[in-house]
Amino acid sequence: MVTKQLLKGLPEDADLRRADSPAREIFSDVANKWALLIIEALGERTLRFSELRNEVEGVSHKMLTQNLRMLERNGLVDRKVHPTVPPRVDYTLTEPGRALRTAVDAICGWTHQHLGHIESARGRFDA
Amino acid sequence: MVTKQLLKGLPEDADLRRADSPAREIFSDVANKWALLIIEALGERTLRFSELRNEVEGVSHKMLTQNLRMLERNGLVDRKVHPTVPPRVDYTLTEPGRALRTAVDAICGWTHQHLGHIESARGRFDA
DNA sequence: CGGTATCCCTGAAGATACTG
DNA sequence: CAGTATCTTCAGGGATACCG
Repeated sequence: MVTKQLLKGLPEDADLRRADSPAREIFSDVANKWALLIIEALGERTLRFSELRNEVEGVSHKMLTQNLRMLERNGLVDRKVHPTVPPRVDYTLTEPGRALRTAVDAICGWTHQHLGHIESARGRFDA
Repeated sequence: MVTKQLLKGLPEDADLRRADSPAREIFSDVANKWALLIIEALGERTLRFSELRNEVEGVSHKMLTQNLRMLERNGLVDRKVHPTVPPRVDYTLTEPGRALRTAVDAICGWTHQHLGHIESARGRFDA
């Protein structure tokens, strides 16, 4: 019954512009600094909470848990609790998560490629 | 002199994890909801301020100007002021802006492809 | 019409402390 | 170690008004 969406992928992003659409809601969740950095940091690896904390420099304990919960809720990361003591919790990207990661990779690559250009643009603008 | 980066693209995103790196600074600018929605809305077109306001539903006057300034400063959008009355201002993606847009497109496409999966994941999580 | 400035307030986000 | 809860702060962001 959702076969309508299987036709093609270009014009349907129109509803991303609708403030109340489900797509916009998901986009708003995902399109934020910490979420994207976490996804990028995870990559193909499985990392513990404390490892993620080190990988994503600057993220607070609170922001990390908060974003991990959100990503888990949306099915982008898998959360595996080991009933050991002390506790150990492993995070891994799910299939949708890895799919999104390729897009995040593109943004990261873009950032590095245009670093010089952007910094000089800033210099010009600030003058 | 920057040929080092031409080798391969994977390990260099390491400095995105450094909180004070230039790459992280750019990423923090760009990786936010409104900036990405504006870039996506512009696409290949040239739009006026008021048109953008309509395209990106839910964006306030303030957020729109604020993000457009930021994008202009980073050299991602070109701002063309027509000295008419009433004034008219056109916004267009620059080459770096269009390059980033392809990555944003990927995220938008991903959002739609995984919409169903995500919503059911949420249902499960919230239970 | 587009931009800036001001006011104001909600909520994002840090710090801290406690539990399993 | 990982997570939750509480408190507090400060700035993100809305609403409004005014300028060019």
